[in-house]
Amino acid sequence: MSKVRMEKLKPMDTRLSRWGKALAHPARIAIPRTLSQRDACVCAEIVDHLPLAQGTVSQHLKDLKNAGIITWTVEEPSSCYSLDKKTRSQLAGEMGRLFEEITSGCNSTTCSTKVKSK
Amino acid sequence: MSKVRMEKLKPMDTRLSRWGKALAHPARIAIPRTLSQRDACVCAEIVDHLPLAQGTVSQHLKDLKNAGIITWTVEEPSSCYSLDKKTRSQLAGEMGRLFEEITSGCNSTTCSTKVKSK
DNA sequence: TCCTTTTATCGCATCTATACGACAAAAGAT
DNA sequence: ATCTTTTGTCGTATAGATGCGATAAAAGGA
Repeated sequence: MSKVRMEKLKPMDTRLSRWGKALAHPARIAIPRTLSQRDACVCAEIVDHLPLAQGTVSQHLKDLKNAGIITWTVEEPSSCYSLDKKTRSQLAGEMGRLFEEITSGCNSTTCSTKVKSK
Repeated sequence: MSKVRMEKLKPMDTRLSRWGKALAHPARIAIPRTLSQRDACVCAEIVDHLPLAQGTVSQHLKDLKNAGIITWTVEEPSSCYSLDKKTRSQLAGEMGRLFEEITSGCNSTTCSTKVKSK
């Protein structure tokens, strides 16, 4: 999408869509889940749990880093990944609010507005 | 992603990633929000509120339909869109569980597992 | 210094997503 | 029967996402 068009959309919607995009791939769902369920913080272990090449997993990890979902510490030669606490709650909060909005509104089952003429 | 690879991932992760993908575009955040906040159920009004061509909006509406997020009734020549109640709660429920999982696990700040040798 | 280990990045190929304008479809109005 | 209105779909073009193997980088060990 072009920058011009993006600017005409609400910043909040763009921000939320970034959360969506970050979670728009099975591997990027599986990685945070793995980090929460197991102690597999080392990159190599994450790779072992996914049917993807190391380079590909590293790319997904980068996406999750950019989205602020995970943090990492470098302990050469390995990297330790973990879930970002601060952003976790922010994610849950913002998405929760979105769901509240969506859940609370528009209870009509038929069309309430019509365009009869111009 | 190829079918072979998809099959090696958990079905739950694939299902959740579809929710993410459906919400991975600002327009597909804005449309459900509009449907919840206003009574703009007629397609033409949705188009008026977005900086996108009618055909493009129709495509996004199709995506949201396929994801099960919105429902619609046809009242020729117009279409009335609304949020899908059943799927709304499902979405909130599944995503909520994911966030719970993510939020509850992995409190360590340093690496807990290391691969020293093979 | 030269290997080993581990991870990030690059180059490339392919597939998907997104956008637009133009057109098709459907039903009421004239 | 024809026109109008509204929406869905198509063809096409471009940008982004995704994948892999190969390579670079960084630090410790031999």
